[in-house]
Amino acid sequence: MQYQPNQIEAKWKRHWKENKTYKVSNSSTKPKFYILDMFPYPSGAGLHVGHPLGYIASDIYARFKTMNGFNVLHPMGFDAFGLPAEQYALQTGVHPQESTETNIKKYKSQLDNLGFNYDWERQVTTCDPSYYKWTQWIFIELFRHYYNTELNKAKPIEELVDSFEAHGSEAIKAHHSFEGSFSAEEWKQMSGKQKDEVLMNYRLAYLKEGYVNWCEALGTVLANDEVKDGLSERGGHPVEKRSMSQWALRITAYAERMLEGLESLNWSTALKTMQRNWIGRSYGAQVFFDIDGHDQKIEIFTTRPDTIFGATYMVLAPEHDLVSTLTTPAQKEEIENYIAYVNNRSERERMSDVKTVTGAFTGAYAKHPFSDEKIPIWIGEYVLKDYGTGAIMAVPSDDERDHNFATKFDLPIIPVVDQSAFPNAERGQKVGSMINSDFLNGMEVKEAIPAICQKLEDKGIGKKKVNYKLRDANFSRQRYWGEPFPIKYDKDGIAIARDFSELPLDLPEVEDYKPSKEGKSPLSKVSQWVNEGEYTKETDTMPGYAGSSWYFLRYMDANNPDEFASQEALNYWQDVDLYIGGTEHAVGHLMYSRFWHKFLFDKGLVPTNEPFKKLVNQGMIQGVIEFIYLDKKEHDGRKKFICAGLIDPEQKEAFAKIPVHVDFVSNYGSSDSYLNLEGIKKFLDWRPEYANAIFECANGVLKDGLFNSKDSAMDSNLITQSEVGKMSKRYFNVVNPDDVVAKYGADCFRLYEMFLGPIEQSKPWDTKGIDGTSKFLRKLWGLFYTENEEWAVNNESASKESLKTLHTAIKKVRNDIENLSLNTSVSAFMVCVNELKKQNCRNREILKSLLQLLAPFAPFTTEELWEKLGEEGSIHHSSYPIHDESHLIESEVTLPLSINGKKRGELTVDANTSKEDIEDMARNHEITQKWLEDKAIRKVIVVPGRMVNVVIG
RNA sequence: GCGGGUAUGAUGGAACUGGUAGACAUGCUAGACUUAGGAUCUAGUGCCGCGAGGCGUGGGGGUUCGACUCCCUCUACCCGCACCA
Repeated sequence: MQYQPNQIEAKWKRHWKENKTYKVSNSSTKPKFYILDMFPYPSGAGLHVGHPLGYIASDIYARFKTMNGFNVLHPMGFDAFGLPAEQYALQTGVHPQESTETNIKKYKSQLDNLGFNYDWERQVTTCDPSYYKWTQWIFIELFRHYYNTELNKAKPIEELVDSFEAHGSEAIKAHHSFEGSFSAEEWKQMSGKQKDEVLMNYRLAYLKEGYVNWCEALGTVLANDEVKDGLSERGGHPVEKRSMSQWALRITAYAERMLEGLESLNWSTALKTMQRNWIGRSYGAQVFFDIDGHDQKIEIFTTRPDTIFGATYMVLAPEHDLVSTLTTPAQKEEIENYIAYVNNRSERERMSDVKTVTGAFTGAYAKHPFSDEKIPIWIGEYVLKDYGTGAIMAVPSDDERDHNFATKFDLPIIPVVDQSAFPNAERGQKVGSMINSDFLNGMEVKEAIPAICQKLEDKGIGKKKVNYKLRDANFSRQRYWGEPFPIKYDKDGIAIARDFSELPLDLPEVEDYKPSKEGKSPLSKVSQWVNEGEYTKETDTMPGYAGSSWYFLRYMDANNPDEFASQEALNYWQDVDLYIGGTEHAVGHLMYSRFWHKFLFDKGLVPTNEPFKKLVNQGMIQGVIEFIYLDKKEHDGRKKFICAGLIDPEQKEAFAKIPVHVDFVSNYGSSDSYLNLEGIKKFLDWRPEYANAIFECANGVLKDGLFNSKDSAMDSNLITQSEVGKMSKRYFNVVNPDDVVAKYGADCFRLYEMFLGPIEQSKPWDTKGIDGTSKFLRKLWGLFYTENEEWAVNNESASKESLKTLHTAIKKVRNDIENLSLNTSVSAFMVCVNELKKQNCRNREILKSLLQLLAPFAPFTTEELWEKLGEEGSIHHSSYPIHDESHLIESEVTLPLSINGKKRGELTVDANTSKEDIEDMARNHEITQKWLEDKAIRKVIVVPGRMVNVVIG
């Protein structure tokens, strides 16, 4: 019988589905293991060969764990709300629901094609009302809670209200954004609307008016992590700051716990560092400065309170609330002009141009808290509204930016830290001793910081403070394709959470998907939906990360209509033991999920404090982009392409790089890739706008379909420029796994992706090596069938040699899978099969174990041969082989014989020869004698079973 | 600028707690079988050298009997953050 992967795969795909081979039960006496892949967004382009890398690894691991006696949860689902489907709807009018369903179907078929062991009965789809019902439910719970900083957990908002009624704002310690304070009496006097506004400053999900990232092109606001370099992460559109009223989540309440929690997690240091940076904790002091002629104070945060005597001016962010109050009539025009200038600059401009120092003087003065001197208050772009308090005390002597600002605007500089003892220290480094600083004089910086903090507290003008860079997460999107907020407003505009019985609040149908004017979502146009008697509905929708922040919990009990997941399911599955995915979610999804999880933990709804115990970052599989050079100048009104080999590197500016579909390119992916005549023809059929172009290469010119060759060359060989980059539709370099599977089979594809290298590493896709794994599978088949395609397995007892080969492989593969070193296990399989072949081993006992060992990697082929062996049931429900050390023991060992650490020969000895005997043998060995000449043996080092080193000299 | 990571043949990569550098695979060379081969099999393949031998894991230095592995230092590339007070 011949090896025909396509037939085998079709057969077992059907069989597994019909027999529910991969169904997972929640009631089992086995230990649990939860392995998770990152939630894919089902894009219209489908999967490319890069996506399954992590899925294959997790599938292998999941199957391995199953065969080792675990009850394994390895689910899959879809992060189905999101912008691309809505953008597509805008262009084509196709309902996002419809295009999303089509895409999901395609994804599922592509995934099944690769033989993954998902239990599809547990599929989670975020846009399904039976799922987003619970997303809305969690939102309501967040809305109904505040964060108690004494108990360090979320508590019901009613407890806060009770405390306000009894004691006013001061009794309860809570994480909030409320400015000021009130007594119990004052609270009772407040109107419903006023109370609502106060409570918004405490709720974990709350409405706030503030500066947000507005993206005009997408017609929506974006969260900080959705903005990269001042452009939207999706689509690369410009983003500007705009003040709007938006829902936000108080993730900052959890900043410290999120930081602490990282310690216990088995994640890569890179990922942890990214989260730490994003949270951005810094220690310093909060100080209040009085303003000359005003009642208000300016609150600042500084990490260098010790340098306060060097503070010669203050700077507020241009958006700071006090700016309009402080500005004197004389400076009004200047300040207004400056603010207009800042508003005109896009976020991107601000970020790319950080060296230009700009600012304006408000005309107002603050009082220095120690010297009582008047110091001017400026505004400047370099002070950010979002960081700290949006205001600083400027110490030009000890801060590079303040120094630049002071130099430019001619402001005084007072040196306060003497760094002469540290000649290599830079400005601002925390070394040196204090000068010009009153009672701090003579202290080292490290002593001065606690000393000044104490003084600030004594004077009642400041205190030690921890500051976080982390901002509350923006949670509103002015888009259609997302979860509707379960919120309605009464006639006073008070936000009211819906009763749980009203969930899910379904998305209504809309006429079109365009956002309405004034930055409102398309939902605002459906008035019969928006208006609900005396109430109106919230018309924004939730962002993409809403649904993905808790999906891993739903998998535990995916079809539960009464709870987001039952307590039994949650207590059984606990948390994710292994999460595999890319780093792109480092600060987005992984932060929000941890935050939601901790909130649910506070509520006693989940048994664990962290959702993902261990996380492995898979590398990306990149594509090779093939470009051809187009001369920017036309030649007699015709466009001209030039061979990459003919271009002088210094002249590259004169040419445009046009991406070519990689299917047209010969030697695709290598350094000598080129377009032959046929390739150029295909290119012209594909891009008819270049029909009359000229193609010039080293051995001839193609013009009007005719090739005028030099040196009687037969082909054009227009060399293309190959670059490693994203695999993407726009570069025409996407490789669909279905095509590879059709040609080589899924098992071969799985083995090849694993064989490519360590899972964490990125590498360009290259089909060239796939023959290696294809040959391997055929060799494996060849152990079971003769060349004449006859069954060749016998029942004789296994040879010692074959047992050793097998058990060596078992030992290595087991260890490799545990460490996710899947590339080396593939090579171990190759070694094993090569050796068994040499031994002409056709022994049932050996081959059966080999199949079980390989089953997680090549589920189809092994299942087929398992059946052929006449075994009962699925190989995937059998037990994983365990190695027997006794088969690995050798009677003789060959040790390398080194002279001065360099291998010069070998020494074959009986396995239980004593150290002393080996040393004697080494001393008298002919190789030692040869190298000895007239020198003496100084020492002989014998590492039993390893090596012998003779030191001479 | 700050933080993290990587560097090994022509290529992807291997080497456990320091102990035979280059496993496995691709590519290449030669041969066998074949009408043919982009099938299969065999042998070879780090570099220099006829050889003995020398050199060799980004560069330089160190520790050690012995270093891809540990320490110091420099370089290049990749990723993340970035006026963070």
